[in-house]
Amino acid sequence: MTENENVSKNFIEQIIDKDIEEGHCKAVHTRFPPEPNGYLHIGHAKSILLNYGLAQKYNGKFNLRFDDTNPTKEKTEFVEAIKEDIQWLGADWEDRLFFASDYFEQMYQAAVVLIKKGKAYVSDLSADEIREYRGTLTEPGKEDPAAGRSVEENLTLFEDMKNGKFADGEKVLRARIDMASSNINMRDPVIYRVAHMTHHRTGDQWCIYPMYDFAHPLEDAIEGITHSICTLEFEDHRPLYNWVIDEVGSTMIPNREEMPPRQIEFAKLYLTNVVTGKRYIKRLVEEGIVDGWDDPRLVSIAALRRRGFTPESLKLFVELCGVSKANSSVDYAMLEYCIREDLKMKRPRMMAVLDPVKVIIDNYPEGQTEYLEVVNNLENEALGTRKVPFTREIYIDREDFMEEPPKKYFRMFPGNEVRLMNAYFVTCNSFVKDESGRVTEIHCTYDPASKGGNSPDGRKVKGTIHWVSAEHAIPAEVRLYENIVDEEKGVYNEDGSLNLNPNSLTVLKNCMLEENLRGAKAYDSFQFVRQGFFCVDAKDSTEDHLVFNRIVSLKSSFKLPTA
RNA sequence: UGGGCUAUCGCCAAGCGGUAAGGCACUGGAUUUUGAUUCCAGCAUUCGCAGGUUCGAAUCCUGCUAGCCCAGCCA
Repeated sequence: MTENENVSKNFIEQIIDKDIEEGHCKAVHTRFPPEPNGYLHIGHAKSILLNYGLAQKYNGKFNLRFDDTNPTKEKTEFVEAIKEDIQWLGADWEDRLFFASDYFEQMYQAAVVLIKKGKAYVSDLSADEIREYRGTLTEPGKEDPAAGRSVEENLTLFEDMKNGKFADGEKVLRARIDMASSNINMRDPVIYRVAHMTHHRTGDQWCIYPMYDFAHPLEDAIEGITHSICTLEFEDHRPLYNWVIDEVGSTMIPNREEMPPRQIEFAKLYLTNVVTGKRYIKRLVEEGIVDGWDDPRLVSIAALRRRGFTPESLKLFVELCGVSKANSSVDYAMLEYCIREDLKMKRPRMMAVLDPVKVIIDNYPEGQTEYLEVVNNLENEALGTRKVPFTREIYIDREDFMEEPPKKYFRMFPGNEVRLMNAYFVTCNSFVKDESGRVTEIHCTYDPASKGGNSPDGRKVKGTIHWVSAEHAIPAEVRLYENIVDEEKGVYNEDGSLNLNPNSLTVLKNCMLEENLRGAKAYDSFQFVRQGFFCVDAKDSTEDHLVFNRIVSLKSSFKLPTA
């Protein structure tokens, strides 16, 4: 805890410090409790890393617990996907993988205890009636006609519920708290409902299921969670959480030494220019606008992984964002910064031409190939060197040549000398255009004395451009991404649909890569010099047809005057 | 308009009565075989607003204002 003394603690850490100081808590124990009803996204990453990070910082424990109390929404498919994402993020639950459904019997017993204490009753009201009886934000609720049932009758009825004697919706178990509470959550909340539904883990063993508000505090109590961290919308549920803990939580673990779990709420992470709403994403998938929940333009954990983000970059991001109770939306540029920051020293810097135009070096011997020794990462020697073939015919990027350059353009143009990175100085002499005026061929001469990229006479050139040998280059597809929506232009149309950025995906099919990229495997990532960081697409790339995703471009202060 | 929460730079975010940390973004300028990186410099006389307490307030008090959440047998 001494490594980051200059970094101030967030409010949760301050609460934990206090709990420790005051002797309420000896060992920190956190958990991440997803419901397996969908895929995890970057917001979950914040929660996972927060909970796991806290456990690490305080030398405590971290549990993964699936909050699977509603079989109508949950699937095993999601529990597997979620586990994979959490593992990938590096949050280690060790041997503490739990399911709320493992505690159904204990929860049932807790409900029985509640009934015996006169703190719960079986209600005959329909869902609609319960809503009516609940009152409104400004008016108190009315007593449930069944609120006065005897303990014996409640016990029998609840058992009947459990034994399948009632249809869905026919009966519920309600906690008896206060129908006049200003907090609607305390107006005799439903804590058990009937659902004749096959649960993905317990099958048909149960036909009654506990509600979140009843189940969650019990789950935390059973597992010995000390700090139960959730998001802001649960603030109003905290009194109920504490009520459950007070009434029956201690019965879960009678000899428990730790303090009862404390619920702490923090603000969700929102990112600018991204789409996170399940409904919207579902539609994008259905309409084929994105190619699944892991489309690299999305921010599900799977999508970020496929795009080429690393766990380290997301961890950095979450740390930089901080934790507070203020609703906020973090600039996407911060995420971009984090992935560049993580990759810049770790990845080799390769040459790749995305929009090739041929350059012929007229005074270079035909048929000759020189293998030039190239440093993989000038800032990290540990990454070693590689050999890059140089030949008379090469490709450069189309935007690195201009027939009539504007001021301050110092790439290739007629009469200008530039450096081919790691190779030679070349001077452009002429070029060829087709009928449409498109440049098809550029002719240069090279200075043999400048091998390696420096001239012995000390001559300087302003421009350095990347290239690949035409003979040795390997073709590839490269996909460039932009944000799928633009907040400046408005995320939603008048009809409520998404105002999509038409340029969110650009597919480049004729890219030429240096041959050292051959054999790159799924998720391998590289810097393509002067362009950005790119990652082998795990879904579509094959040995014969390499497909790269641009993770993020390099920053650039160069802007071509708008034509 | 019942209850709960939040308001500090374009975006995050410290600050906890002693006179506004840091990061991202942005703007210079130096170095550079990536117009990248790195480096150096700049970037809130002011903390949602208005009063008050105090020698002293972003921090305490009062009153406003704005935003978010809550009336699932979802989590």
